[in-house]
Amino acid sequence: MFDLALPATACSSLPNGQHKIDIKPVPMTPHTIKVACSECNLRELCMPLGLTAQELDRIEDVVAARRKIKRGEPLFRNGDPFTSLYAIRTGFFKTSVASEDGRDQVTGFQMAGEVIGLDGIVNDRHTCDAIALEDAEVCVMPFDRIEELSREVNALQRHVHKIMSREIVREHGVMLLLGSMRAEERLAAFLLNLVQRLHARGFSQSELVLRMTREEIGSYLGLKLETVSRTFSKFVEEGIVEVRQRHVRILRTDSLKLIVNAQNCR
Amino acid sequence: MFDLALPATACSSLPNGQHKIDIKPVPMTPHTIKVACSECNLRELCMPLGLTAQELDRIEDVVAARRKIKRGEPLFRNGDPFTSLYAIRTGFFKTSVASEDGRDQVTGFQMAGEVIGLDGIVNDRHTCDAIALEDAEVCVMPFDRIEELSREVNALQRHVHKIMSREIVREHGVMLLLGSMRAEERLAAFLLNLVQRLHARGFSQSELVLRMTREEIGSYLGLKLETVSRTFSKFVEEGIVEVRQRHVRILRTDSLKLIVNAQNCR
DNA sequence: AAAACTTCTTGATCTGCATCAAATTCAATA
DNA sequence: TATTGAATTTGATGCAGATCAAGAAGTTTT
Repeated sequence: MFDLALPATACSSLPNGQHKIDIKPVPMTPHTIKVACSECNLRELCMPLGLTAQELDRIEDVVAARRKIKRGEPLFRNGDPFTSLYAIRTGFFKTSVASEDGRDQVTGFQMAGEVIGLDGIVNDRHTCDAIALEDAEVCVMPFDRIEELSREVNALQRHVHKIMSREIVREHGVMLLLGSMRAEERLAAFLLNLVQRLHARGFSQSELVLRMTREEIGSYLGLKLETVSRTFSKFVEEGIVEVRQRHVRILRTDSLKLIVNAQNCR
Repeated sequence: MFDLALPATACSSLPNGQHKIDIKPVPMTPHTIKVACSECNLRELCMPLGLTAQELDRIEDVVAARRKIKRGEPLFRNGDPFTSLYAIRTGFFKTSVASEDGRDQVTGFQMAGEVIGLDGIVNDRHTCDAIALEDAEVCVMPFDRIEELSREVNALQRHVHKIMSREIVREHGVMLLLGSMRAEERLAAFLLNLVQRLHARGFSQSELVLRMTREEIGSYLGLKLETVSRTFSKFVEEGIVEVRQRHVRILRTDSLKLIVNAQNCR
């Protein structure tokens, strides 16, 4: 359902195991580097496939700069003027929206190869916060330039449309989760979705490190942090997963899938 | 939050009051009619503003045909091949997604001037059902043609991007609602959103006719139909609304707004 | 107009998750 | 390494909304 439809070969150069974080705070002057998407191992994730060499060459122009964001820092905030989309190179983000009365809701977790910032297009301002959950680096892609180029390179135009549509479909899935699933089902679906996406990036199918707190998971899943914790504990008791803090090892993927598709009550 | 940012003058030719339904089942051969967006009173809703006459002329080509859908019938279904986006001319739709185990979740209600079908772009298949809640008519806009034209008419390109981004932002709002609001807040937000959109189309600010059942409202809001009914009754007791079946008159808009922004507990 | 069906309302009861609270573990910083 | 604060776990209790049930009102069909 959340499928990225990514060839298994992509990013095979990434380590199969733990996330490797590039912590070096190398200062970097924007606009000085010439990026090379063609040499980026995330190419298959954030660029259209099947481009001619010259198309790829042109498309590299959409990346104006790279930017590093420290853990806890925002990539952008609600109200910020919208200028660019961002392709995540390394690191992990959460996005969240807030209501007038201070409540907030995590709307997603984004990882390498995913594009962030689409919310800003409608009103030329961002309507959510994007916060780095670990030190991160993004490719800054000014939207003007994306629009300009996608008028000329059909594959890019199509790609942009698909990315936006994919986000809409993803959110449909979240609505289904929030609207009709029980706590166990939500957490099971969450874990399955995370490992599936990590696996597509060359990581383990069964092991993962959560980059977010129980509270952030809870916000995303419409649950309180205590419920998230209790549900984890329950999965552990049942031998479905091993949990040591943020390290999770999935022992029985099939059980998780069963939990999601069981329509337990409701 | 759900603002359409629509000039109040739009659709001023529409009756200020009840929905008028065009029930005439006039059979119509696609491809034979030449549509005239320039004469459509929904133009400000589904077309970009500030076009030159010739641009408008070109853009009319995106509408290949019109299609009528009877109440209860699908415009498209999960799994259907994706070919087109649809601009609603008249009538009212719901969209819903289903999980493998038969649960389903209403993801939105769409009315005249809104565009439907964006979910299909990613996988060239629709991933949700769009069902007419009353007899309806849509403009069929083949997506190939949209892409082609939006390469040439910048305003159209921008418009398409905004429509998709708006849908993403709307869904963020629904996630906030589903993830963090209590039943009363959800229903209040729902009613406010509906009248606001209807008002933008020239209808009353305080009166509306619900085109969907309590069950459909409940599905959308993540509640059971009984809870929806009870919450309506509570609003009636408190003098906030009058309800006669599907006819709703809002007596105290401010109270509804207060309910939404009160962060009652949680 | 009656029959059959759908939708809606209301009551009684149950339960899953929230809330409140306290202890424990982990991570950051001095 | 010690200290401080944040994150997590676990227990006890309460409540919002689900579930079950039955009747009323509305709509469609015959």
